[in-house]
Amino acid sequence: MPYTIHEIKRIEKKWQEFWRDNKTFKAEIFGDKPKYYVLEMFPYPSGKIHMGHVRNYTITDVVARFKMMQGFNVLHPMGYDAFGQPAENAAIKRGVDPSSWTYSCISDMREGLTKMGFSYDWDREFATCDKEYYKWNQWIFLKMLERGLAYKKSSFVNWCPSCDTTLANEEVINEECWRCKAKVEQKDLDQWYLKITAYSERLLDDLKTLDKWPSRVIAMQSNWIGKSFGVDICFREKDTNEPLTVFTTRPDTIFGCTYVVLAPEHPLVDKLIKGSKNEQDVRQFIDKVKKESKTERASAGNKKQGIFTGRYAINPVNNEAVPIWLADYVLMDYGTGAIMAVPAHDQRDFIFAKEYKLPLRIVIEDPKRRDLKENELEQAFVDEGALVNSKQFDGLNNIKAIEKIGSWMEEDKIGKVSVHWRLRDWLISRQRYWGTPIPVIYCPKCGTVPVPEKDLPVELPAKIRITGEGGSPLNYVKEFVIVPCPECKGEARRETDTMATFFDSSWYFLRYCSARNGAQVFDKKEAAYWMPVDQYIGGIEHAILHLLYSRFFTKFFKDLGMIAFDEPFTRLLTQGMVLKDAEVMSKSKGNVVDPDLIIDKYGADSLRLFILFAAPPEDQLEWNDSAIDGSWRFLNRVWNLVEYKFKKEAGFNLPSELDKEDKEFERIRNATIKKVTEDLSVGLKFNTAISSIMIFMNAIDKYKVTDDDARKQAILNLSVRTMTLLLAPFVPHFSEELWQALGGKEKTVAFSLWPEYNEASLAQESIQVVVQINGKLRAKLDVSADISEEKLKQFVLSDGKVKDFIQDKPVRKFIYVPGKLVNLVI
RNA sequence: GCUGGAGUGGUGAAAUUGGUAUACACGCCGGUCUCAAAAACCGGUGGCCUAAACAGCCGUGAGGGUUCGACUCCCUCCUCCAGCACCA
Repeated sequence: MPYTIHEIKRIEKKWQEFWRDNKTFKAEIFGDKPKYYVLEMFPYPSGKIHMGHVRNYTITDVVARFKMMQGFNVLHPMGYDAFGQPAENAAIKRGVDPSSWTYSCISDMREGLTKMGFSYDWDREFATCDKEYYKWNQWIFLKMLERGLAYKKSSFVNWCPSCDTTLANEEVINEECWRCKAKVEQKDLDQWYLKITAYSERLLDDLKTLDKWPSRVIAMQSNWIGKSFGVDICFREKDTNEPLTVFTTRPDTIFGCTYVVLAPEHPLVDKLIKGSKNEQDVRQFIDKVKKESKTERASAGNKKQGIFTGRYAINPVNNEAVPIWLADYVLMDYGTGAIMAVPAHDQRDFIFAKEYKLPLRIVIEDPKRRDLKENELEQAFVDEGALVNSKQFDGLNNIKAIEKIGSWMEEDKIGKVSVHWRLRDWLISRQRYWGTPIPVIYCPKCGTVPVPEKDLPVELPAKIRITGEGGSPLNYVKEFVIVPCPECKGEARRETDTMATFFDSSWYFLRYCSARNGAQVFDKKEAAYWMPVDQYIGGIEHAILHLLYSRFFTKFFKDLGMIAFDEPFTRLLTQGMVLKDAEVMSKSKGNVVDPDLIIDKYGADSLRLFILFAAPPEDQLEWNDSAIDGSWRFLNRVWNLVEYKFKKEAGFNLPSELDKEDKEFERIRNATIKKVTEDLSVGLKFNTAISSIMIFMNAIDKYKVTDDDARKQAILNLSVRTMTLLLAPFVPHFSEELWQALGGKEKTVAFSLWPEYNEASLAQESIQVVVQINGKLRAKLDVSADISEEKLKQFVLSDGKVKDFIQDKPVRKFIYVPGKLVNLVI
């Protein structure tokens, strides 16, 4: 049969149906095989799959199929992260029901995934908007509530005016909404939070155990959690003796403190200014700052605003009275909301002090400019140096002084060594319809009452009006809102906020282990067998959000005693973006390449091969319309090879006698197996694995077999079979078809054994030794592989070309790298 | 500013971790086949230098260093990408 797109389409369809009908990739617990759980980040079903999905899932599929062939019991599931705003926006725009819109998108996605030939266990498929799934979201929430890890509080929250809902800190990117890019505002609201900060220490510490995660993801999470060591220092207000605690990571500069600054929202402010002569001005200032959004406050950049409260604080180390100021550059939600200002050694304090003409005091000497005076400073001195003006600590190196002064303060009870975190609790309330209802009821008598477990799930009411205005649409569904209190049976109101969708995706990998279990969130035994995920693959955009939340949930489940491990994902690969014309593919830029059209022209296997071959998986991938022709051509050549050169009758047995050419050919076969196996095992280097198969292909092409030479034909056949097996994870439909043509014993190539190589066959009889003279390449000599160093030296020195270079100069050194090169130093 | 990463042919990228720089592919050039084109196949392809081969010289962002030998290690600098950012 000729290699045509028509033929390819027929083959791909045939095998997709075969895999589906035979449940080829159904995963079950087996005792006799090691397990391997490979997982991609499940998609948001917004329509058809795009190139980013194709890349992500192709990479994952190769790992899954490779592990299957290696004899692992592989779990490779797929599902949909199906709650979220696009469904609701579609409802507002087109009047469709979010549920039917979502399920119709899911069916499009499923079709796209099937066409790529991915090896999923479809029996475990679910969508997070299935009530069988979100029931367990509610169950988890109730468990957290029980343990005080879910709580409601009123505070300023990130508010997206365009999505008309709140956002978690992690969802705010550059002060913009991560989804719609609208400027985020601050709003004072009563909202549900998850106490992820209770896990700060473990989330940070356990990063150390994730040695198979990309270093940048570790760094990003570590920065995000943001642990700072320092000292809480207790100042006191001069007249009232009211304590005023500041946090600093630089206790070494305490003697340089010339004023103290509170955040305008600081709870002490009211007391401080009451009755003072500038009370009115200060109140005006606070109002002004409060009205500003975080964005405006930050966009001021270096320009800092502040006001003097009229009060003074006593610095406990020297009993000096320093003025207490308020300033917009001090944030209430970090540290203690109050700082000691050391303008000589902190650039922000320096700018502020210059602006408001506050005094400076140098307490660390610049080693290069010892005689520097305060009024000569052009910027804060922030480098290392010896302490001055610091009483008994004078002369001490400031880095060493950090610890010394900290413990001295602790002894004298004027400060306390402390740790502060950047991580905040996770705001999960969303004022939207298409999400998991938060399972609590507000009763005028009993207060906040959790929905009893037996009443779960709290179902989302169907067929409701969504306008996008006036807050959560659920507020207007009377049957949903007005309910009897579970405790006193009196009339009560149901919570109408839904959960952030990142809640749904924080534990879906556990649900796959027992996706059809109706009685439990997941089956402990199944989870113990499959988890943790051995290889997780997805986009870098989830480096903080999803991966941090999932780690938090996993630790929570461990604390519940449901699992025994601390981390959900052993190995993580973050695949690069797919670009076109040096830009990320996106609808708005109009540079998307539709996978469907490519499949239609080249077939799924060519697409898979191109995507894997064009770049390492972590790197960005530049789409190239003509490079995919190369993938097509390569498969075409393999196809023709089987069509014209392979002769089934000759079998696959390696003859006992091999001539020189045969041995070299066998060496390439074994070397290719070794290279592909290593590339797939160690670093997921698909591009170099494929290139080595191409080299192998070129060698097979050159290997001459005459029609009557059954011996050589068997050697060739063996190589063709090896190549088919090596190709199977990359181009599964194509390989299944070849495998049939080759008369493969097993039903499918997917569960055939991965080929093994013979170390002895890798040895070469003769090798090429490179001769360098003074490090420069001068000659290449063929010698037998087992030549002794002494013999080689004689051989090299007798070579005519080498002689010409050496002439009569003495050879000072003879360096020999066995099997590779010699270097003569003359 | 801090953190993480990257700079190699016309292009995507290799390089056994200190040992032949540019594998494999795309593109381009030439050829075979064809009335012609496409497809397919074969050959060439870092730069300079001679008509060409040989030989030679240069060449992995820049400059220095270590070494018999550096894309790889060290120092200084430049550029780009990503994340965080008034976090005290």
